[in-house]
Amino acid sequence: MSYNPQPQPHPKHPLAEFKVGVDNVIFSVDTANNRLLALLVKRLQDPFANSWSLPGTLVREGESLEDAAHRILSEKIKVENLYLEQLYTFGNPGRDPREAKESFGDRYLSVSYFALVRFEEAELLFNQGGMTAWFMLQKIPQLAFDHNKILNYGYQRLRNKLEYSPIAFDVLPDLFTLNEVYQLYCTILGENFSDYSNFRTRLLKLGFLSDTGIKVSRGAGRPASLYRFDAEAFAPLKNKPLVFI
Amino acid sequence: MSYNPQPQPHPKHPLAEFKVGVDNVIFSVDTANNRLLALLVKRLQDPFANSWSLPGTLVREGESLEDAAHRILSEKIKVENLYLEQLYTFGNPGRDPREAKESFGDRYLSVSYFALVRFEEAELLFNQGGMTAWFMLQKIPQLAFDHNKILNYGYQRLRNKLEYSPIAFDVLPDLFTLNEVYQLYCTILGENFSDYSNFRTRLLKLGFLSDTGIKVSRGAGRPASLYRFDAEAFAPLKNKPLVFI
DNA sequence: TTGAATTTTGGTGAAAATCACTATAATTAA
DNA sequence: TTAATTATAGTGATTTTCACCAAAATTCAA
Repeated sequence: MSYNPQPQPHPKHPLAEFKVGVDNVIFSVDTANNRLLALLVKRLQDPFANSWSLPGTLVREGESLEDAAHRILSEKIKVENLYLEQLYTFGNPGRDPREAKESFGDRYLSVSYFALVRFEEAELLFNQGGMTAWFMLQKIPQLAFDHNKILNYGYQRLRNKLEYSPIAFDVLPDLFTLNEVYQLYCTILGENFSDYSNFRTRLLKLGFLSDTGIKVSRGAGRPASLYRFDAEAFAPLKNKPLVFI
Repeated sequence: MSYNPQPQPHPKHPLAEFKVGVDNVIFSVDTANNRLLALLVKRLQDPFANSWSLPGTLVREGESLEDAAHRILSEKIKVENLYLEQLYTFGNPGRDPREAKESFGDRYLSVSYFALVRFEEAELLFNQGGMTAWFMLQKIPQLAFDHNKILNYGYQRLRNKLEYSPIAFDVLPDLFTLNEVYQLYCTILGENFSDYSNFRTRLLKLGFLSDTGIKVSRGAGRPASLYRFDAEAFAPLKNKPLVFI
């Protein structure tokens, strides 16, 4: 046990003042076309006017970070089913050109959130000014600020989460076929990540998908069973290490 | 593609102003006594004067978040070998009582970092005022702010990291016996997490530990081989999913 | 209408991994 | 010199993984 100074302002080292923004990395899977998409907005104002960027907002008085993340999401798209979690905080000095320009010299901090939304219901909202669009992950342009870095970080998180947690079932419909789950995994993780037959058996052995017995025909071939995610059966597995693929 | 508003101040919803702090969850393993420890400091000033808390600091002008984390670490202890990564950002309104008291109404945001340091070399530094001490994880007192929550979050991350990444070798000496690795894992993950013999074979099969051939006697019993972590052999495995236990 | 194509479902079996347990070697302790 | 201790190297039953196969139930197309 030793005596230490309490953190406090040092005359030679003034504290930084911050504006805090929330930037969302919003993913969605267009299952019809097997495309993994990210939502981007076109900036109207400087800095980086006319550049595409992650949808973001500055945090308001009395607003929690997660509320701000939800707000920016609901301003851009209409969604009911989604997964959202905090991603990472980027706060290096100089990451926002406004820091140099503005007289008061505030730093701009970005707390990023990562979201996965159900594509079929994610209707892009029309608003005054600015554009919102889905971009294929292979065709992301140069983005404003350090947003390419943030997006890549989010993509990594997406793949990890998909392999170790049941986020897929947050954006699948209530009733789904096993092939729909498989297509979702393929689209996000890349084509040849696993054999379909083995994927099925591994997934079913986890024990939280229940067969409704209802059969549906999706085009040609034998009709598939509709399954549902059984939250009760999953609950006891929540804190155990699970591999979903 | 639709038209959306750019994020900007709304007259009815003024932006929050922030002070940004960095709080460190610093773990260490006292291998001699098989104890998992967390570093805490005693606060001198309000709020929460005389409460124990995570070592933290407010971010200075021109200082990156990670630099601030390193600074607070090096003010409390003298370490050369450590693992450090960002943990989570806590920014709910009302998490710091100063928000209510101070006239300018700044929010207090905490970007937390998680560190694991080598216990043998982690000398507690003596400074003017304030106390620094290692606490066993089972004996953490009520902490200032939301620091108990942050610490628990850090403990979870510690166990996950230990199982999926080689952070153990960041805090082990350059040369170590397999038993020393095993004791480290036992202390952090709990006694009966695995059989020693099977732990050895699994760990060696990963292929990044090289036997130096040097034998050492640690008390009674047959002398053990000293191993070293082979960074080159590990490099190609860096981005692959690995299980270390 | 009828066979081909397609898709689901439920396998099989070889290879690999897991895991409780055993045996032997090399040292210290007494 | 013997016992205790620890490191190391297995062994073998069980489970998991994984490439592959086959039947069932449908659509598609001639």
